[in-house]
Amino acid sequence: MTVDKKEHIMNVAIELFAEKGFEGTSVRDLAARADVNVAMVNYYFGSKDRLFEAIVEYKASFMRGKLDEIEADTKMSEIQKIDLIIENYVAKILSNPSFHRVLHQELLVSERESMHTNILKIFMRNIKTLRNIIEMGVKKKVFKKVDPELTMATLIGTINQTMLSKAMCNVLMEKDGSFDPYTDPHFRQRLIKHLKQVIHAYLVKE
Amino acid sequence: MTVDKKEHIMNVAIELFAEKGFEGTSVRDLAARADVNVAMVNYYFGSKDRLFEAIVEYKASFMRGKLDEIEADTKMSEIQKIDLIIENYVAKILSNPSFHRVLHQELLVSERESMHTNILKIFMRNIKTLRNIIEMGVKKKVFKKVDPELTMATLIGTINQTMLSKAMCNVLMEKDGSFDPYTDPHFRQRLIKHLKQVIHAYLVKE
Amino acid sequence: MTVDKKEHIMNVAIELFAEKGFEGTSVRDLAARADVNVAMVNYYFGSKDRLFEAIVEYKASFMRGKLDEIEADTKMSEIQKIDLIIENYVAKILSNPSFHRVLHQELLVSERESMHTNILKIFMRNIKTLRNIIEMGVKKKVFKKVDPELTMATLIGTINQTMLSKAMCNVLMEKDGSFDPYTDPHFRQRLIKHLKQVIHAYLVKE
Amino acid sequence: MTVDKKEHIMNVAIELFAEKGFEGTSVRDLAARADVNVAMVNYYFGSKDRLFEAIVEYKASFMRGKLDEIEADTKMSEIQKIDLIIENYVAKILSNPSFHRVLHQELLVSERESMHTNILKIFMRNIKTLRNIIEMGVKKKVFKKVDPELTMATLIGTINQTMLSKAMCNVLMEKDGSFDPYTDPHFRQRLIKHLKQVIHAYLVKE
DNA sequence: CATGAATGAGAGTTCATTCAT
DNA sequence: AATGAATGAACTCTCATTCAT
Repeated sequence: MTVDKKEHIMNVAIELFAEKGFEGTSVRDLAARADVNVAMVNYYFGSKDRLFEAIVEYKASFMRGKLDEIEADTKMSEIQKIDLIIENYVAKILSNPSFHRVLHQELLVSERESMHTNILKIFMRNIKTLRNIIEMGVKKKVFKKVDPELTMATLIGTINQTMLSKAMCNVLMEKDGSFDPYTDPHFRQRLIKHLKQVIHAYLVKE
Repeated sequence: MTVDKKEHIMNVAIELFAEKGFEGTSVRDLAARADVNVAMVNYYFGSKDRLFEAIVEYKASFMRGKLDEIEADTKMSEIQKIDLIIENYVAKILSNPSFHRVLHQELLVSERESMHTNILKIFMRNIKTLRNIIEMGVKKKVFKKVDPELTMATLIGTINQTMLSKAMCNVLMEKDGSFDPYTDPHFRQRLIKHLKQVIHAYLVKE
Repeated sequence: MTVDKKEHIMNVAIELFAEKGFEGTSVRDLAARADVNVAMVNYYFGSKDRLFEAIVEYKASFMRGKLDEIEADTKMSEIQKIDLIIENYVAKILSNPSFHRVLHQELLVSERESMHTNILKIFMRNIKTLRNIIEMGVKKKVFKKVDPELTMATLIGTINQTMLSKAMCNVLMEKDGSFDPYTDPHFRQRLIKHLKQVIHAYLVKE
Repeated sequence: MTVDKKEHIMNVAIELFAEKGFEGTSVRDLAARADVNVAMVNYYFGSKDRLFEAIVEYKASFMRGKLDEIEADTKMSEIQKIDLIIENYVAKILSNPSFHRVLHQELLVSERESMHTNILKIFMRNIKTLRNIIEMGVKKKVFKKVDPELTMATLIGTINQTMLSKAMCNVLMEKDGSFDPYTDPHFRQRLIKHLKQVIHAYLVKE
């Protein structure tokens, strides 16, 4: 019951932080929306700051397992791996855009160093894996001699650009406010297709 | 003198907002850092919110003029235009990454509708121009039949991904904290080169 | 204990508002005098404005019950009823002149519409009752054909004139500042006697 | 020109103080409404407080001359004098209800002692004259042995009660908000008639 | 284990006033 | 003589947090 309540608070917090930002969300708002007592946040997490850290750690597993699995797979070609990562990455982010937005929000703010560091650790791990695959492809001469770091920036950046603001996305897609790109399956397929085409064109020899 | 002071406050505000976020920055912090009286912010701008809007409008010209000029030029090919836009866009963002970060921060937060709307207007204008060029290239059959909106997402997203967090960028670049990517000319050239390659590979026929 | 604290704040507020006016009283003054935390006012009442409204409602019962009782009494003559109302009215106002002054202060200020309206409601109810009695007396031909509204203005106005300013009252009574008319029983009797005489002379036939 | 400007500011101040109270009126509001510079108030009057005092002194003459004249007149009977005072008093107050309300507002607030004192001086003078006439009438046995101070309270209080709040007056008169009692000649006649009847009934023998 | 009451700090904003010109 | 810019103090209100129960 207690664990459920903690999780419940964290999930509501993710929603609210994504909506209004960390600073813009008050503990009272959070307690009200989660239907718990105001004191519960400090009771469970010690402070609002540490609630945020708890959220980051709680979700830290992120793509960890899947990425390791893909990297280790010996039967797939490098380009197959990249494609699979694109699919998984898009799926993962679209499955919880709120959390993704919260993470990025924090990356934009240089204060709260400890959180910053924690979030970076997650990204570093993922980046390293992707980098390994690209370099392997380059070594095997199936990939062009590309800029591996900026290739990742392109991959992640493209997704982020569409994911970070629903409003921005709707402007891009020429849809009105009622369209929710995060749950629309056509949009998801379109995004995956575009990413594969871009990466293939840039990465694959001939 | 007066104009200078207003501008001074706006510049300090851009710095602080980029560092600590809009909500995270107090008017008192701002006044202290800008070395002006607390009341000056409200005296000049009416409110903290309207200070933000003033900043957005102050910087709104952004790439406006340049983009219009490029679009209207009849001597350049479409791919030359795209290349020029990449160069200008990278130069512009790198020249004031703080402001760029502030804009993105606000886009992540769905509250404060009026700001949101103002910021989106700026982006929409730029996006429209880029879209026109891509569609013209497709029509002339020098470009492949691509996804124009997501192409823009790739272009802008790649830059953002490197620009939004100095720390993140250093992780990508495998540099330590002392390296400032925003002022390093090699990094700039590298980013421009990468973007051109990606866009060319994806966009140009043959 | 909680109820006591709320009541305590309201009572201190009545004192201070009467002394310095609503606008002239700061929440900090109030908190200091009541020996509570500054935040308590907003915690209990939501805002300074709503504190005032709470006070008005808290005291709204005013003469409500008594007036209804007197009006409904079938054994008393109209003039007896008027006399009783005079006695009660004088007693009530003298028992809490501070509050009475606060109400009048707010009536003088046209801003803060909602308060205005709430206060007027209280007066209207009381006025209606008094009016009914006078009109009944006129109908029964024991009262002259008088101006019922202005009769009320005379009754209430006379009391107010003596009640609203201790200093003014002392000037009227040719007493020095140390004399407190509100607690002096002789003054009370004198006021009641005068009012009865005026009203009788004006109202009663023959 | 300067004197005009000072007077202009005072007149606008009277309006605003009457509308929103002394504390509720900001120097900026006042400057804006009077269409002068913010600094003018302090420039001309030294401070907001001293502006108030200047207003009181500026208007201090009040009924002075007329009252003295009436008192000194040897051809009129005491009751004729009283009637004339009623007429003049009602006329005077109705001619500038804003100022009258401002004075009363200040009497309700015990702070700002010096203003208090100044205002009281004005009233004292008027009260003294009225008192003399009543006592003369009592001495001549044309008046009953009344309570002279409270008689004045009745006279002034009745007028105040109708004058102080337009809203209250409308409730009394059963009119809606659009009715302005201060400029309606019928209301004025009605008030004078009522006051004479009350005072006659109470004061005059037989 | 959980809570409603209570708190001090700090938020944005407005104020009357002053000062350089 | 007159003003627009600028100020420091104080305003109401909200915040994350604590504490007695």
